[in-house]
Amino acid sequence: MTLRQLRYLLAIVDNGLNITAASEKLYTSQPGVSKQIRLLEEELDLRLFERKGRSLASVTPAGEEVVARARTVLQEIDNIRTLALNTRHEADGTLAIGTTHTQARYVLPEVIARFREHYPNVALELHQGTSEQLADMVEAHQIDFAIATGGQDLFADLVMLPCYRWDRTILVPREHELARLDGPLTIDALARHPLVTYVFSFSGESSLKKAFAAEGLTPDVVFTARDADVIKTYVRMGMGVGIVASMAHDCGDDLVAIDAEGLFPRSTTWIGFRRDTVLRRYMSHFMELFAPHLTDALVQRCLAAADQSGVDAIFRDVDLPLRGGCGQAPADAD
Amino acid sequence: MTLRQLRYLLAIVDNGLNITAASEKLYTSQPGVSKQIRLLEEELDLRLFERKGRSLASVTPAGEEVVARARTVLQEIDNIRTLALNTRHEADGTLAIGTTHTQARYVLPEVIARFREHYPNVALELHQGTSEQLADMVEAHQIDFAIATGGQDLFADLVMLPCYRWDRTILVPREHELARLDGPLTIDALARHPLVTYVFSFSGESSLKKAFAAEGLTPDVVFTARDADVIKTYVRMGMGVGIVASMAHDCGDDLVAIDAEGLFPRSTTWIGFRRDTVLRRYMSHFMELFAPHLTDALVQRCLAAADQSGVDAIFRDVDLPLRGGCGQAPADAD
DNA sequence: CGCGTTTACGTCGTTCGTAACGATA
DNA sequence: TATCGTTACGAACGACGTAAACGCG
Repeated sequence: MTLRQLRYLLAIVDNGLNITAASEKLYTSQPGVSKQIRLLEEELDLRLFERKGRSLASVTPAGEEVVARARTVLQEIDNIRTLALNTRHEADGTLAIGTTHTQARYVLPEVIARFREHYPNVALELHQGTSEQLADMVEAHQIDFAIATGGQDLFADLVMLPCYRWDRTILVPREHELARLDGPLTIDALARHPLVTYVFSFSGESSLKKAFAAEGLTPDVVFTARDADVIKTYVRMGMGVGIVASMAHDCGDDLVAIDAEGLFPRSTTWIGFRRDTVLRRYMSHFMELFAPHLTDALVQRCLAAADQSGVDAIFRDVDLPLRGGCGQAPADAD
Repeated sequence: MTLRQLRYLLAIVDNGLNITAASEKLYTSQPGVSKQIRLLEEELDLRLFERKGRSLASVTPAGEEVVARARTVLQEIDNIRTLALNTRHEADGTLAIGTTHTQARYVLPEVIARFREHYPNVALELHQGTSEQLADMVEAHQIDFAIATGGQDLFADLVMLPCYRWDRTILVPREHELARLDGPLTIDALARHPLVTYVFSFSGESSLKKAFAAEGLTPDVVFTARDADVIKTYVRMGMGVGIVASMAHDCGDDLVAIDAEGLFPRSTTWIGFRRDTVLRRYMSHFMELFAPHLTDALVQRCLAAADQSGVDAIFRDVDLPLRGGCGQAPADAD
């Protein structure tokens, strides 16, 4: 049994049981791949694939188990390589971050600018997607980090570290009646206007609806979008009152922002990564730049935890920063 | 990086950093081992060993991390091999059991006899030792199972499955005054006699002493041994009253047995094995022969648990059998 | 001078890529 | 006939073992 054989095995499985496609991804010849698989099957004396004629039809049940073990083997081999790079303080590589629009547009720019000062030779990839897509991307090793809000249940196999909390902000055009409001904004007042807000891909939306329902109200959501910039555009058009994450409020906006703190439950943004992965040094550092309380030592403690409940326990008495709009740096919540 | 390199690395570490010794264990030449290590260090661009002149002085901190990862890699490779053997229903191999004298002498013979009927081609190795020694032996892969009572804390990295519970039995010579006892035996009565019992290597002894202390008594232990047969010999000599595990009472004995149920806290015997190991089919079967409630499905559930607390939860509502003496099969506790 | 490691070198097995062949849709 | 996998074969590479040199106690 060789690492090469296991690598070939996974490549075949990950390329739809097509040996030719696998061999191309592996930058090697197709007969070589075939032969190594045959050798592996002979050594184990075990059929890994069901064959239909000459081509591979499916992975046998036993094969699935071998595949699973092979994945952890190759992951550990990768980890050894990463360990070596870390101790050498190697400062180049790639950082692939997957996140949502709000983070990418309003929160990350400043973090990434500081990151680049430290690591000019690390190539950055920014991927966007919904929580579900991010979960898949981490699983498929396409991204190193997922940064998202809510939907912790989607990321069952990841370490999820809370980064900061945030409230929602109400956006209205300057001439809107809510812009001239004297007292604090109430949820009843909001319910009397058409609303423009996010299509939440997870439990977020219902938490907003729940806040209305708790008062016996039904919000009049006339328009939803995934993207705060799109929402703002429609608010400017007078289509309704915008409800966006506070981070998405830019002081340069021509819209009037009304703090909605207290009206809706506070949200928490998480950063997540595969538990079984050794992080490159610059990855840990990125996390600390993004959320200063995530020191290297703390991250190590979280990785040592057996599962997410252990991680949650560590953060039980950590005060998370609260993040507002206008490019404001995180401030203390209390 | 090759599996061979990792295997050589571990062999060197496990042979006191002596490359020559390692190469002999590996049935290969010493220069070959040296070269592979050098290649590994070059590929990772990382010093794995501190050198003192030509020979290896110690493992570098980074090297320790690599060693740890390499161990899990080779463990998984082994697991793949085991998986293959299991699906082929291969019925030969080795079963190495580590246990204490009482199990080996009074409980296991019958289990092993039945096991041999099923698996005549599995070589059996029976190792004996204290709980501490057994823990080390499992860790060093010298035994597959440890069967022991108490001392769960010693086996931190193992899956520990409870097998049965047992009480203690009091043994006295036929002519002893306690042999003519009418009513139930009390702890006061015991305290009035010199006692002969086990040297418990773990918390067991104190639990016995505690039972006396709870009544404000101090037991007069005149002789201790690790071995029920030795204890019986000294009881026959009239040296004192014997307190042994119920399993150790043989109906053929010329001693009178008095049930001590209720006098002392009940003990539980466990079977433990490394969590990260795939069990050969005959190993699971052995467990079921030893403790019939440990079905394959249950063992699988326990392996899926993240840690021992998860395993304990599974057994919270499992009724363990109670085991008495005279080669008696386990009977229900209630 | 013995012990253990490294260097040097010839042999052998393995992997690789190319090319030809076979089966399937 | 196009696609995909297997078989065949020569070239290159890499691991192994032996032998000899080197350092250290």
